Amino acid sequence: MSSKYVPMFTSSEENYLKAIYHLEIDVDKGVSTNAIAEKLVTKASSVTDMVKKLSEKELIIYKKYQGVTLTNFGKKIASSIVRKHRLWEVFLVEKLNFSWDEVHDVAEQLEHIKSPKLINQLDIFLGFPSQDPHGDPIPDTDGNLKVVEKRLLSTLLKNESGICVGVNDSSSEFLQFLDKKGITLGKQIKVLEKENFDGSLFITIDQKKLSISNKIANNLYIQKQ
Amino acid sequence: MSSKYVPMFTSSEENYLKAIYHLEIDVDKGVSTNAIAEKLVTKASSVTDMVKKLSEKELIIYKKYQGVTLTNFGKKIASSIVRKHRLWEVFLVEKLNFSWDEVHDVAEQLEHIKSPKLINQLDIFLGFPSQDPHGDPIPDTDGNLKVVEKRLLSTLLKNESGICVGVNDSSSEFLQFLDKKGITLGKQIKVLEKENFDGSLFITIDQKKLSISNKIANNLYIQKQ
DNA sequence: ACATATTTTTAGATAAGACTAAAAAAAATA
DNA sequence: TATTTTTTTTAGTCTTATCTAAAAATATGT
Repeated sequence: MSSKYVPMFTSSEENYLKAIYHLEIDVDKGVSTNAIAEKLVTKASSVTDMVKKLSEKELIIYKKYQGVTLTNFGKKIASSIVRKHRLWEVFLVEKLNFSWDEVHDVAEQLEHIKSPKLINQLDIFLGFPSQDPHGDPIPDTDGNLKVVEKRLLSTLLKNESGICVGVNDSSSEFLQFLDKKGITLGKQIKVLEKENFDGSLFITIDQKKLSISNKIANNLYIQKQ
Repeated sequence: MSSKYVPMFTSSEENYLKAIYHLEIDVDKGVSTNAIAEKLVTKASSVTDMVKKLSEKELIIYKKYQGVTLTNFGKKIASSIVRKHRLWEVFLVEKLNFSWDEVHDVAEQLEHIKSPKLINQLDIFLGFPSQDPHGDPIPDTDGNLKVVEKRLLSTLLKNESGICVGVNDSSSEFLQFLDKKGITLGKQIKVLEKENFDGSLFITIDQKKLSISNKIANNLYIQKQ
């Protein structure tokens, strides 16, 4: 029986790593203290404290006033949290009949459960899904993402069409709005008209015609055909 | 939409309540500080601190030097934790292929996830089980247990027989020992001989004859036929 | 009943993670 | 470049849940 050393982190540390992981995608420079504070709804001073701790554990690179970046080690831990979060979301929707706007808070708790076997078996049980209910990619055990060719609905031109494959905003308000309009992942969407004035669209979905504001179009991902 | 106030407790508070819940079954008097400390592998002084806190929240009755008892409110919270623990154990065994000796530590974490919908849906998904993988009863939403007529194997007399329905000791050592001997829940056991000297038994299980020490017989529950 | 042993509580300390207020550094602007 | 604004860090405080060591209460044994 091989007993291998697995470093353990607190839920708080894991939440910081995850926040930095998500913020790093957008910026090429270091992630700022304020950005982390905003994402985690906490104070900048708290972030400075934690960031020192994570730096000592070699999870991030931190230099005063310079922001932070994840080390490879930090990336590994962060992506494993994201992996767990998204696998649990799939479980909640596919097996426990949650709707896609209800899963986030519960997954936020479940992602911190420590058990490698649990997450492996869950992955098997769910049939190795590659995307969560919002169309976001599920990192594999090495932290790699299966990149899907997708673009915002707002970038489509008149008469172009594609399949709805993801959302940019996962708030329950937005998701419930989409439900109300009958917009779900996998549906075909065609742009009939594009209004230059306000960026609003006139689209077809399920043989129905629908008017869509620019804000909505900026938060829906489409796979072009 | 009805928004009802649900009191929230820390994992630590929940663990204390659960420990007291389990200890109360054995004794009719108040549960002692030391007993709680031993169960939770902590110090008596820590228990005194927490016990004061739980008492202020009206989860337990506590008088200095007198031990504690759960209030109805405390019982409700404690049994809901036990319910969650045991439902998760069923999930792990039935759906994720865990063996009965692997589930405890993971369920110990999962029991603290806060989401009424989660546990309701899990219950439905599992088909409303009434027992966990060790034969322990799963409290219903009101905290009631389905009492099963059962007795220790050690209380059976020569030539009596019954079905194995539970274990008194859920340690992985004991459970693995049972696996090795082919003793699992649902199996029929007949006492062929009973040794007065050391309380050991000679039994039949699966048409095989087996010698069983008193310690084992004291930790196996049988439903008499 | 009294001395001893055990249990329980108190008092004070520590660590994690958060906060506020103020100081210091960096960035933006005139 | 000098000044102002913004961001970040520091210093000190708070809460929760632990701990150790010592004091107090209860239980036990002769």
